[in-house]
Amino acid sequence: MKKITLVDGNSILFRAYNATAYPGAKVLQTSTGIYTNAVFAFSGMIDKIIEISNSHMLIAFDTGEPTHRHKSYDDYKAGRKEMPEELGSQIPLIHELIKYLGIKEYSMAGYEADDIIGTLAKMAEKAGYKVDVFSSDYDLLQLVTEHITVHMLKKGMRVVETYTPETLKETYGFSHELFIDFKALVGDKSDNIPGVPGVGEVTAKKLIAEYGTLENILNNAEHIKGKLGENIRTNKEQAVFSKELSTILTDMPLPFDLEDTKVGEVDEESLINFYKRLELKQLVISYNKKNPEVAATTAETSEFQYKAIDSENALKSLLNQDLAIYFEFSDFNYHKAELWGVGLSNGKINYFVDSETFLNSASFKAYLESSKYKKYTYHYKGTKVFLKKLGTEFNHVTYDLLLAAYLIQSSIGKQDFTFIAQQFQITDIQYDEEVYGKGAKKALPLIPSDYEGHIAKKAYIIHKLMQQTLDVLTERNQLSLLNDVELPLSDVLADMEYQGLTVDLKELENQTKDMSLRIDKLRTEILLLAGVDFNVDSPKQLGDVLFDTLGLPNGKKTKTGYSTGIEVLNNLIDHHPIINLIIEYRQLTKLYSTYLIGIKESVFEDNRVHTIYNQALTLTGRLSSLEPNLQNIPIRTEEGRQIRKLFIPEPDSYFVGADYSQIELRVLAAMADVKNLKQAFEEDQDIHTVTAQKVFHVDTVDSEQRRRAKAVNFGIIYGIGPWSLSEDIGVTVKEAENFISRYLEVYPEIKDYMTNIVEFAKTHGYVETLLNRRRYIPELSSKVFNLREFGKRTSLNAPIQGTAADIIKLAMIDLHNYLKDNKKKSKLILQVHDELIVEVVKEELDEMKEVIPNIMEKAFNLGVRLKTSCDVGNNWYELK
DNA sequence: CAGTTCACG
DNA sequence: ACGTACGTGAACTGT
Repeated sequence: MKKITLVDGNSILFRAYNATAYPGAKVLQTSTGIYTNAVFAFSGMIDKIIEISNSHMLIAFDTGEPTHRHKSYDDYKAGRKEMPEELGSQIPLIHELIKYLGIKEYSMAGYEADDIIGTLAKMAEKAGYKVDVFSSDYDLLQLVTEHITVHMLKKGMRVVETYTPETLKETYGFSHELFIDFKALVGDKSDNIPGVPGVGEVTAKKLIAEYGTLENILNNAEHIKGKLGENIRTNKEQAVFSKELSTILTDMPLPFDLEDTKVGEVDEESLINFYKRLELKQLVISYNKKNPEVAATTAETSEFQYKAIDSENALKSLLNQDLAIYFEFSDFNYHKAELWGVGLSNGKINYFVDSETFLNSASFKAYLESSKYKKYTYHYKGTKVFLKKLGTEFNHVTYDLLLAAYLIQSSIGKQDFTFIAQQFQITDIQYDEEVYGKGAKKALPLIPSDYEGHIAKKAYIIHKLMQQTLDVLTERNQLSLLNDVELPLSDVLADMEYQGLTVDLKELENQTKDMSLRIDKLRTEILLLAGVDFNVDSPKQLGDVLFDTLGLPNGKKTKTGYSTGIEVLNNLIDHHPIINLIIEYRQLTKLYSTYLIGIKESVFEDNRVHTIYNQALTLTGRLSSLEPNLQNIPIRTEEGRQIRKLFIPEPDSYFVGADYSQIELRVLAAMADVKNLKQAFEEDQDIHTVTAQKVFHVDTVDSEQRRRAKAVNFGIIYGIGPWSLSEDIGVTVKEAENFISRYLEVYPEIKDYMTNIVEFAKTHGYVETLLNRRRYIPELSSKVFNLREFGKRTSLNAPIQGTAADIIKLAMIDLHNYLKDNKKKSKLILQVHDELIVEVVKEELDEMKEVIPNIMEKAFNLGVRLKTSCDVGNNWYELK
């Protein structure tokens, strides 16, 4: 028997959108801000429909033009909300997707998708087809017959209700022919179809059970008692009209016939490229998995050629040229990873070198260390650290794809190699996840040919993209950022990471024991006060205990329950003695698990932690630090600050720490050319006091005034609003508004700067630092208010935070060069955004106390004096 | 894997 | 009417 599948495109589209864009959900977007959640969900739903469907298929859409229903009823679908922009922007993409899938779609002005489906369904039924309809609009149930089955999508595709005449009768209690009469009685809120007032599903079922069709009900209206009968009698016309409106057309003119709905070929290449363009990685992977023969032709092996090198002689013979080199590691953390293979490419010929051949090759070692040939990499720093551990220096690297791509578009930071290649229109490469698997299952495939080409290809892509990316950087004046900042910084960071930071294991053990005892005691007290046993670490359980069991007045709620964050707890301190214990418990368990246990797990055999600085991640140009994160070691409370005692210098050495004072405000003063601010900095005054003097018109500033001025000084850098400032300094929103406007009168250039930078960002789509580092701000063109406001704040903040980041990077390079050129034993070991920590040997201490601040202050000619403060200590704790 | 909380500049 | 400051990483719970 012939079969046809008819899909209500609009209905499925809305379902796809709403299933993934409910309030509070993070709506799926590409890195540049294109919404893709509906495409993603629609694709998943259509895939499942295709799986269970037939040779013939059609997806019907509404056009948005008025239909015959609008013409006969002005209020048809009145009150329906406008389609959100986040969905509207995805509709062209949906049509594109359908085209690639080879499925026929149709829409016609003046008709709804329902009518198209109704007409085709009847046409097909007459021609002897079995028809499957997919929708989530119950209207379609009127089409159900012996040959027409309607599938209602409830949640995604996981819940589908299938309606045949039998199941319809079971659910509603009447025969399928009467469904339209049922609709006419009940009406439809979403379409603004009135029905009969006072008649809901239950009453309608009863009426139909007794009288059958609507006409029969109306004819017998006199026999129906009470308010119900009265309602029916007075709304006869409305009921008949509702039936007309609800009735799906089954005889609209269609300019094609059933044979035209035959499913065509999938345009596989376009489809995969479409998924890749929209960064829908999971769809690419699952498509390739389902169609391995497609993956083979569109990806990896088609035209790409490489030679596998497995002998020293073969290897040696090609190390007489400039090469792109790619090292594949088993783990993101290259401090503990093993090498899975090396790819090489000169742009014409590509090679794969297995790790054993590489590790035993003296000629490769010599090649990497020599400055005779240029090397091009992806992730230079990680590779350099790995080689350092093998005792091999990595010299004369003149280009790195990761860094170049990061400078071109900082939002690629969180992505992988394949994604970056795609950003530069290279789509014929597999995801690492496809080649190696992911999570616990990640492993080198048993068959070498399954990964050799992948690794060789990465080297090839480095080579291929080099000129293209350099051209972009040159054109944007960013070449120096690559050559004079990021690449040299990789050398500095590699040394810092390799050097590591010694952990005092004895101190760690003592603090751990101590903390563990205190936590146990606290937990016991908390459970005693609560009177019930529960997991204090669980915000959910804690919320239940505080607000239900103990009946405390509940403040904020989150999506999942009560909020138990520190702000909520602070408000409850006077209500119950348990609160203070919980606050202390939270603090101690944080210190215990993140800093004592967490750091212990990151200590290597050399008793040191070797953090990884992510050099290509943040949107602003800052570094980030992980495994362990050494940029968020506690300092704000004395209790937490004790953690810093864990970190100690080598014997006969000290820590020297120097941090920039107010660097972001100085950058703002310089970039916005703020006269009053600049003057205050030139005169080395306390900036918050000066601000308070000017804002409050006083000579003597009290501590509260200084605190408020400080809050505004900080807030202004983030694009503060009056509401959050009022929260922060504990005044009314009105007063906060007042502070801000007075602040901007004192520093009028800041106001201009704020206006201008947002204007610049709107015009150009990005903002930049003084060193031309860019951050693109796609949010500014969003139609969503909150996103646009966020865009304005980041436009303001990114140049400031980013310029400060650029400056300290320059200082690190200068300091590193000074230490190297003068053959000093002291070593730079830590960077914490505006602070550098150096491990200084005794005999260099006096010199370094001078040199380090000096280099930091001279690193960049800002036009506003850069000031540092400097400390010496026997451990990190002592650097105050 | 998402949500919540909390550590830092 | 909306939601309420920028940039990060890690631990834990619970689905």
